[in-house]
Amino acid sequence: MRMAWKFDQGNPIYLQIIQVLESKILSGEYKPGDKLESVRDLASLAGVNPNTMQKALSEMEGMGLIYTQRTAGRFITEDAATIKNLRLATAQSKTDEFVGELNRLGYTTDEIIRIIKGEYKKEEAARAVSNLEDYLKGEQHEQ
Amino acid sequence: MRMAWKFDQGNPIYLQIIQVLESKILSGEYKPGDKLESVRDLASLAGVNPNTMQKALSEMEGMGLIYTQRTAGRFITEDAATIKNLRLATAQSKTDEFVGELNRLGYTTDEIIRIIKGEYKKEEAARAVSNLEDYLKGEQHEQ
Amino acid sequence: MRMAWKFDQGNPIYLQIIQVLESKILSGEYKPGDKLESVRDLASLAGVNPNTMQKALSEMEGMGLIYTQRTAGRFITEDAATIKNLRLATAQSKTDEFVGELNRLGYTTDEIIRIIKGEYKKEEAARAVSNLEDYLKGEQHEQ
Amino acid sequence: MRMAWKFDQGNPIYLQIIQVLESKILSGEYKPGDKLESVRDLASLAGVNPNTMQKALSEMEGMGLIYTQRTAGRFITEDAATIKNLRLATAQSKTDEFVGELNRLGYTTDEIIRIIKGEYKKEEAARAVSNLEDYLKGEQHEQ
DNA sequence: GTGGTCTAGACCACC
DNA sequence: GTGGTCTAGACCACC
Repeated sequence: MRMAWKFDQGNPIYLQIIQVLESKILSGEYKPGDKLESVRDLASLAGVNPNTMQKALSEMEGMGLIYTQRTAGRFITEDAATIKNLRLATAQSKTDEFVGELNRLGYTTDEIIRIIKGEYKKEEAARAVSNLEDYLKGEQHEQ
Repeated sequence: MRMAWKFDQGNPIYLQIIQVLESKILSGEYKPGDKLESVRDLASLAGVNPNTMQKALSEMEGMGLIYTQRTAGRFITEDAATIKNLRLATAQSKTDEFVGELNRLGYTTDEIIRIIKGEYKKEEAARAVSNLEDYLKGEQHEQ
Repeated sequence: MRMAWKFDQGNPIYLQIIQVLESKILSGEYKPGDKLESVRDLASLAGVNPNTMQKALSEMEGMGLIYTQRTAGRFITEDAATIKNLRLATAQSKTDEFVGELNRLGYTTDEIIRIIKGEYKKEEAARAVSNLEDYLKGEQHEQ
Repeated sequence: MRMAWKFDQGNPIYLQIIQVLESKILSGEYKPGDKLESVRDLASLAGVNPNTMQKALSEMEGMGLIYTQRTAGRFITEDAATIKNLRLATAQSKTDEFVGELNRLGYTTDEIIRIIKGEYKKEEAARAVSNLEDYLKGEQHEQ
């Protein structure tokens, strides 16, 4: 028996399942036309109630990412364009949201890119210095 | 009578209120020590029940972003370091999450940056000017 | 139908609820991992509105004493160390406050101890036995 | 100008004022018959609104601890028995409450006395050891 | 006017 | 059935 998938508490599990499966489809880990494991098997792998897995798959079917064939089971859509378009649209909307949030915090686009590029290295150093300064100021205050 | 704030359905309103107010604090629109509007006024502005606003503000008090002075009202924390550190921590964790998600979709860091650049080129200039102005105002206040 | 819990007027009910439940956790009446009654059941037992009970439980969740499992209910934290440490910290801070107050009234430590001894002599034996039983039960659980 | 008295936020200020003045009377710092400073002076000393000081003094007058003489001002009661009795009653009720709370946490009277006597010295050592053990256990768990 | 508490009652997602 | 959110509306202490 494998480890169950990891879910954060706080968000609905079926949404987290969708995110996992959607990523596998959009990234190409699941190819168009691939057969999905059965609901039972997927539920067992994920360590969730079959009803929960069922709900996630139904939603994904509504999105056009998977389809059901009578008795044979569920398959990844064979429409590669749908997958490609959704991948791009997802990237765009996540980027919009992310950039919007950081703009609201007062970061410019240049600063955002710098954070992504530097993997925070430079920011970290500056922050350490700044924290030290704050700490020293605080000391004076408290004494 | 102004327009009520816009909330998307699906996320709890009090969480969306927190995001709005938190952004205003982290971005410097609210300065340390500023007095907040009263619960009733904020609730009226946002178009929500006073209890809902109360809940949002209580949570923010738990986060250390605001404090209450009995009968006088609520104020933005005067601890500028807390605000500064939270702004950086928020930017970093949002960036981590965003980059992680797009990586999972198969995008490289370079591709992510190209998406961000392409999307936001035009608005950049205007925002840079506006941020500079805010920054200069903030500096005068803090020194 | 049982008697509703007794609350003194003057202190908020939700704070008194927290004190009751906290005592049950710290004293070991509720063991780590135990399932709590549902919000509605607890509210009914205590004779308060479900929202009031909800508020008390949310605060206790913030303190790390209980946690919520979506749709399954609420449980006592399984982190026995947190409970143990809080029990000791609570005892110490209450003692500090108590001794400080009586010192301010002019009582020496010896006089304070004499008051405690004189007041509680008779009940001591019964409580010792009962505490011993609880302690033994708790030991078996924890090991 | 002296430092204003220190009040914790969270409890009504007038109640905290009563506690301060009451302690001074019960402990004998103020003697029976002593003249109190004027409301204005006391309010200024405490750094509070005169209305707040007025409310505190009115309540204490209701308790029989001070009395007002027409134009001369306020005085500490000359009834030494009242003071003595209240001092004892206060000590008793505070002790009852304190011992009750610690009993509810599972402490025996002997343990309570040991905590008061030892000023926690022995407890501290034991706790340090226990925390170390918990820490080591936690390490194993996390790896 | 300020924050804070409490109730009654409705409605929701999740499992 | 479980927790959680939200509203309407009343009431309170403090200043």
